[in-house]
Amino acid sequence: MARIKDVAKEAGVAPSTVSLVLNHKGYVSEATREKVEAAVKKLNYVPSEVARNLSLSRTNTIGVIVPSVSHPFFAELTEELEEALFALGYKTMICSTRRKENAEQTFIDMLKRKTMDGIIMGAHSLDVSIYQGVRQPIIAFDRYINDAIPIVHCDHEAGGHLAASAFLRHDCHHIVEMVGDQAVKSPANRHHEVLAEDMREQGIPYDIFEMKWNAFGYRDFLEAARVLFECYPDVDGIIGSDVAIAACQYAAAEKGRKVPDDLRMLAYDGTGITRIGVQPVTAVRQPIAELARLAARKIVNRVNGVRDGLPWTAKPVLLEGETC
Amino acid sequence: MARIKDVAKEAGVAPSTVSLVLNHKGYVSEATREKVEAAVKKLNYVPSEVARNLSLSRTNTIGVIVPSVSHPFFAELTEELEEALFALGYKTMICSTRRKENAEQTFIDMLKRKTMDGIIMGAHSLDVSIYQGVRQPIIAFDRYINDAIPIVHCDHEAGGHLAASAFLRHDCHHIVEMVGDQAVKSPANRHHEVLAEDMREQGIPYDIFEMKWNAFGYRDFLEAARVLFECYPDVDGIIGSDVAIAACQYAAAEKGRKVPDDLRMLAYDGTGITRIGVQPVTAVRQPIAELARLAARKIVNRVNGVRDGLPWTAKPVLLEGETC
DNA sequence: TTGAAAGCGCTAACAG
DNA sequence: CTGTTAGCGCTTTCAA
Repeated sequence: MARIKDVAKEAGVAPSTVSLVLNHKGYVSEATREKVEAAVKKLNYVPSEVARNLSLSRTNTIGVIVPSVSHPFFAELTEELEEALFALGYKTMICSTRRKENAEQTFIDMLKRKTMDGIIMGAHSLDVSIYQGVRQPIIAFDRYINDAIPIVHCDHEAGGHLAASAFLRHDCHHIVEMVGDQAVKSPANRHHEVLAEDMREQGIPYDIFEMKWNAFGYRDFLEAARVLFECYPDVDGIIGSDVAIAACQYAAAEKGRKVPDDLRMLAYDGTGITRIGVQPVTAVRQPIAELARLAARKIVNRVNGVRDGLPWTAKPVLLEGETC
Repeated sequence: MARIKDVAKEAGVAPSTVSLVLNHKGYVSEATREKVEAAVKKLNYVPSEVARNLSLSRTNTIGVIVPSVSHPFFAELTEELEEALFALGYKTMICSTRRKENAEQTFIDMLKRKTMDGIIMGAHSLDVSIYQGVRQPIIAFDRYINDAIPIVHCDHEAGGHLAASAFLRHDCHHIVEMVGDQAVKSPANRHHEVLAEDMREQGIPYDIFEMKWNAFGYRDFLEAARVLFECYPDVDGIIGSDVAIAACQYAAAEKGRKVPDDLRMLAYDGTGITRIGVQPVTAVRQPIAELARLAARKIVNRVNGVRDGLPWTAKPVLLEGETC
């Protein structure tokens, strides 16, 4: 494999000159530039990224940590982050944590080892001590980790009001919300509070149905949905994540409940899966792409020591469907 | 940031000794080991992965190229690959190509720059010349790229028979298959042939409905599904990818077609989305996890110059649902 | 069992 | 405008 030194020899110049040409830096005469380019072509030279990284002490790589890549929400998020980072000249390293032991730990260690220039954290680590001694920037996605780590997130206050308004267009008498483990600190929790308040103001009963930690597979929700219908036989409005609502649709059909006449449902997230069913789901859609672009630009700016005035949040929208 | 030299100084030994301790190599006396470990702890030393990579000329990173991370099939694939690679001590770099210009090119270039030790290629590049001069191993996933690149793939022959057998359990009179662009060379095309043959043998009319290249979003399929029902009013059996079938379910409902009595549907892939609808879809499931593990082990073996006797294919299974 | 020294391949400061 | 030189931080012979 040709190295920069070989190219230099071939072109009859110094390695540093080759470096200048390759990186379009400084002033190089047209003549030498051409000699170098010819040599590069002749030797089929491709610079080593690793050597470059060592020299510059930066890798142009950002780590993206999510609980699960295949979960619809995180799949979309990962895709958008990767695209946004790519557009900024960065590579994306991924790590899914749900089915691994100590994956956050391992990944943060990699960060410390300077494998990556920074991290976007979309998983909900419970142990906060692992962040000790990390010098590279970290940005959280819709997760509170500690006071030092800023969060990019949907405006869940608006999300809560949006959800409330969707229900209030109809004549609902009992709303139940399926929520994840409340021990996970996230700005998302705000939308429950807002929805609860809005319902209280209207005098509409509102209940919370809490899931166990890390239970967010379809099976978990289906089981929960069945229990939900037992616990609250008179429920006529359900809100939950996309997957939760998908499960509720199934459980409702089992129960013979008619949606939307007899029972209204609202998904919170609004990923693709709410669009593709036989009965598209009305949803509060998080602006995933926009948030991803924000997170990407912010982490890159931090890596480069640039302060930006970019917002930390973006507004959700109501996606009309046939369930509410 | 402490370097190995600082640790050496602190421990009163040479850098090379520290290296030995850190990598559990060679013989080091218990006494020095302890001194070194103490120094590491005291200085909060974390070795630089980049320097290590340069020295060893390997990055322990594998690139995964897919058309789209958020597409259900590739989302599952990406997740399984990442997990399998992680288990083998490798990091995963991702690149989605669908919404980018020349993304394959760019990514293969990164491979040449030794950013990654190898690549698992799940996208269907049309231009084959970009692979010129790549020295690192590449393994394709269900895609024919060129004769030098081996392919890990589902046993689509078995898949075709499985699909046929599913239809043959019932009394179908006209099967239509929705397929992607046939210009993309993939082992997957085999299942169409097999299904077609099996149908011909039984004297059952069978038609192909071909999609445009890179049209595999839900909207594309929905549009196509509507056209399909116009073109083949008497169709009573449809097979296609998971997303295609989801679209067909919707279009069928629009048409007032009753599934499964009046119309049978079979999804080919069997990802999570076939499980979560109100009417779970009968599907030929590709063994994605198993294939991912195979691909991961194979690429890692190749990186290490190890020949293995692992199979290149795995068998699909029939996933029962309510549509066929 | 440990240390000295020579890389790995590139960049950047500084002369000239 | 170009070359010299000194790193970036770790690994690995090869001696001792």
